[in-house]
Amino acid sequence: MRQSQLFTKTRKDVPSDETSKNAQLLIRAGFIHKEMAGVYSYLPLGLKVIKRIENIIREEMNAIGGIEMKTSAFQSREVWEKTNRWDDNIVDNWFKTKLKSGGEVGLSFTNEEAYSNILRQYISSYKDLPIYPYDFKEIFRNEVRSKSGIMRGREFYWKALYSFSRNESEHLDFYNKAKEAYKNIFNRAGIGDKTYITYASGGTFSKFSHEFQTLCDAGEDIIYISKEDEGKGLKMDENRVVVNKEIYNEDLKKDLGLVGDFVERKAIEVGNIFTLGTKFSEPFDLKYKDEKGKDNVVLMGSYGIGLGRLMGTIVEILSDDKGIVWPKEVSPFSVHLVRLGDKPETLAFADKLYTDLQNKGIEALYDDRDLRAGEKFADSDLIGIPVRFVVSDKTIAEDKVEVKMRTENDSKLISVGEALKNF
RNA sequence: CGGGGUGUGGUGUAACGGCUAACAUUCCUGUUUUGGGAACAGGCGACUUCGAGUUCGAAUCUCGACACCCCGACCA
Repeated sequence: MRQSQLFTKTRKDVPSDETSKNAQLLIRAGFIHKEMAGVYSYLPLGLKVIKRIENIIREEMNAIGGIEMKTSAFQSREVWEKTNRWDDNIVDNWFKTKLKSGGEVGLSFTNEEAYSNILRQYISSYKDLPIYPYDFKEIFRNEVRSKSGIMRGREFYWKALYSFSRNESEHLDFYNKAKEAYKNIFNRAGIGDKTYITYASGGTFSKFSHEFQTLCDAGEDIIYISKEDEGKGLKMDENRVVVNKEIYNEDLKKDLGLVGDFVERKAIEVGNIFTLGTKFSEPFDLKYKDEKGKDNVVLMGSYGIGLGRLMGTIVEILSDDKGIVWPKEVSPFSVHLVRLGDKPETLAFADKLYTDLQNKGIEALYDDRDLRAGEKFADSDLIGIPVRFVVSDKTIAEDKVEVKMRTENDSKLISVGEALKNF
């Protein structure tokens, strides 16, 4: 994309009503626009990032048998009454409205009921299972207090996958696969070394659920981690344990055989996987007949990731004093091509390089604006694309391009052919 | 929902109860510049969140509403 056509502009000043680092940087760099507290629009650059995160998740979900679908943003009263979750006394932060024809609808709040209700129509035999449908959708929560920029909003975009299994071992098998898939996702999103699989409360059907917690002071969660495991992230030995404060106590430590010093750390819950058991399949009468014709209740699991929160987390932990630093796989563009000077030869060289990149399928943001170098570099650093190519009168004199990584201070002058080997 | 704080051009700030609400930035025009947010000159842009009240006079004081931020509670 030519930057001259990108209508968003960067800002030097941080908006006075944002204190969180993620929102400040994302607004300054032109990725998001604040509509109201906890509600943000995604501008072209921001949408690019969301799409790339979405795609990583999609690939990893599909790799373990996930099937993508899309449930409606409207949720019906009847369906949620089956689990007694429609009642405002049970769930008090649901956006609901009346239909002209009478009756009520809710804006999508969560998806367990929707999936259970739909799948009831299609699950009847053991041959129909297991299945792993998922979707990406907007979720609306009437939070009393949203905060931390895009990390905890009234509207957020998430992925939810639900597993429908025949028995415990089948469920566990998938659960573990999902855990691995989640590791891949957070590694690819560039936050693997600060993310820990954390034991949290599990509900009725399982002692624990697993949360993916990323160490960050902007987080809302407190986790307990052994000193020797700090710094290991997702490479941590699976036999060792990190625990959410909500269940951490001496009895639990004894139960799990946790010894040594555990330290308290703030963290952001970037994902969770949860065994639901029959909590939803029972009220929805979600059963299948086994080989002997006997009815069995389906076992469910849920697997969620908030995409906006993940994006915010990446900004929180990877940015520096100059701006955002996107990991390769979630960056809005693969390369930031910056042209300096407007001599016809320079212009032609840069235009050609841009076309070459496009032809090779390398997504580039081409800064073709007639601005001074300092301003362009400042923008480039703020936007945070991992690789920067500079084409100027100087570089073309040697028939070369200057390449600099966002995370490094030094640049090198190399041939175009050499530069393209970065991809 | 409890507690605290803040609302002034697009953005960031200033202004004792008193003249045409100031400065910076953004934006527009022009000249000179051109490898780390350039310099100079000129210009556009705000009935100071909204509504009442006090006062000769309100951005400024009082009350209310709304919005936003922070702490806490809550968070499938």
